[in-house]
Amino acid sequence: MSLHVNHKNKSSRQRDLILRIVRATHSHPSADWVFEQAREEMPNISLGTVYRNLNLLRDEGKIRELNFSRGSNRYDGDLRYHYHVRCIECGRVEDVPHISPRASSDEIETLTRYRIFSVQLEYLGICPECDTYQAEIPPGED
Amino acid sequence: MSLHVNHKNKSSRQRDLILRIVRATHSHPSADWVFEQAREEMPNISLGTVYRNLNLLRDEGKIRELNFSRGSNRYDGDLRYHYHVRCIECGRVEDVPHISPRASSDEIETLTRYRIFSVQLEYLGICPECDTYQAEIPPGED
DNA sequence: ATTATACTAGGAATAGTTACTATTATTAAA
DNA sequence: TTTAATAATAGTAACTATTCCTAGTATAAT
Repeated sequence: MSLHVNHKNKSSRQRDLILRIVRATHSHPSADWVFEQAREEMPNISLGTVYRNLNLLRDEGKIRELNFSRGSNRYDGDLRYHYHVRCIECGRVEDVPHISPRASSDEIETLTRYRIFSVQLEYLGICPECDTYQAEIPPGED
Repeated sequence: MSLHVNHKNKSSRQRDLILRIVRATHSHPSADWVFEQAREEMPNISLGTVYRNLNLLRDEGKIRELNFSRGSNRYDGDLRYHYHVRCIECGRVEDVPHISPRASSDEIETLTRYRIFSVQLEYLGICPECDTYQAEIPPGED
């Protein structure tokens, strides 16, 4: 394999740190929180670097991005499929202890101690029009 | 009932128009799209008014706000509980035809014709700490 | 050391949304 | 139908989260 086939490095000091931070917490942190944590260990790290690497890690499937209304995106280092509760007042996000997919609102309220107002279920994918997937063309070796 | 008990009006020409627009489409529009539609009928309406009223209508429970990552919030005039698919390429949001809560990814892919990558399920509520609910104190009548 | 590439810090730019202010509309009662 | 109180508006400025840009730095293979 020649050198210029490598398009992405696997790691950098900054990226490793960021992944470590996201994995070490259960608080579903925002980019900004990760930034604050990171600069304690690496005072010169920049916010842009944090954003870029969070996106990278998300694209690599190493972390999960959670999207909510107000405020910022949140990140989750726990890749196992699970549900979240979000407080519409303070924005806190927590994991829902394991439940049946048909659990009632009452059950959720008991488990989480939140007063639940609504549920949102969303599938993420690529629509037929955007789906230009085709067998990958192997890089020319001529 | 005295005059100054009324804190909010039920309607305004602008608010009615905005609700009408959101209800009339299945495209899960953004605030900006609603704004463009609205100004065709009411050329002087301002973007701020659209945002304020969308928030109001959401608080009144007359429309539903959908929160996604990139780009803007979306609004849905269909209050019946249903799922959405979102294209991570173009941002399009569509309803998922009625499915069992335990439908497999394959079933979803067949139904929606999207290539599905992930699912997010989120409950919205108020956490114990923020929950200051108590029997409403009736306004003093002394 | 040389070269090629990826990555970085720092700051500027952008997009979506909210906040502010002076003005206008609406309401209920006089 | 004026008046007085309140609520809503247009227009714009401000704010926040995120991305983009650039010159410089680190890294890895030779």
